[in-house]
Amino acid sequence: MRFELEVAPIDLNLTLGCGQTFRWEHSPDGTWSGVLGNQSVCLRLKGSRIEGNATPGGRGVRDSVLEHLRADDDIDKIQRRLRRDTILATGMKRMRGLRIVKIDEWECLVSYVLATYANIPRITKMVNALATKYGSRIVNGRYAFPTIEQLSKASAKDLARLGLGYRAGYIEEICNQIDERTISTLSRESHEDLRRKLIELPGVGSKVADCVCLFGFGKLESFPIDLWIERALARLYHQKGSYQRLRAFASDRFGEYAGYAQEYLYHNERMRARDLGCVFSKE
DNA sequence: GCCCAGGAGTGTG
DNA sequence: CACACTCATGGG
Repeated sequence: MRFELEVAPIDLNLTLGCGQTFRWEHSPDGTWSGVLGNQSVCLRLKGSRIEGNATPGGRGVRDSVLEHLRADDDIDKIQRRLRRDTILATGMKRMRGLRIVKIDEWECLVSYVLATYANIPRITKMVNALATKYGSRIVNGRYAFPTIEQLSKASAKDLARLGLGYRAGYIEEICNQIDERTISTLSRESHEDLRRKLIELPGVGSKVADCVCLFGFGKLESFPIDLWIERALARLYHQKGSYQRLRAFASDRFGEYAGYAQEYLYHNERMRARDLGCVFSKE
């Protein structure tokens, strides 16, 4: 099933390629293929439009993609707000096509529990391993991310064997503690309540909770602080200290769109490390 | 072999 | 509050 979308500005490489979501793969011809819900989807940029291709019989794929890419976000408005920060203002424009992704809440929670102390290639591998082993088959080699019920059938030992390491126990325990109703209840909570309740789950600390708030529940004011953000805040803003302190700084400085600020800083810091140029001013 | 990774949990000062 | 240590493993 083919479809076309207008999601300008959008940069699929920036948005899908660098560690927000772990289920998209990039082909040399510029195509991105991944799984949304129980559909296999391919996306390609054609001018300012997105050309899409999904597994047949798919209803609502178009809407799934629009939601996943947060097509309704007003990027200009967001950038106008963040431009008030002179440090962000410079490099931000080049990243107009970078979007926060909206991931399924459950998939996001599991993915970021797996993400603790692992690098992106490995996280991708773990998430795909879960899908392949416990998810429903969609089409040749593509599997939906397992539902809570499906993943509940896995023992910690099974999961450890899949290469999850010490994270296996967290996943098992989370499966025991929550179900689909928990997710829908959580999705009605305010940002702070949601964050607090997520942190009660095993394997979920401040950082994972903030990622799940941002990418899973669409709370754009969340500001996850990983090692890269910590470096960026130290280098560009001379801010150091506890997670709580840095979080307060970001909330105060970036406000309701702190999540977008975080992505801009994150990508910039990583690009800098790879010596692909310094986008933001140095000092 | 070495170092690092979108950290969390637990214990101690 | 701040540290220090452990956890398990693949990727560069």
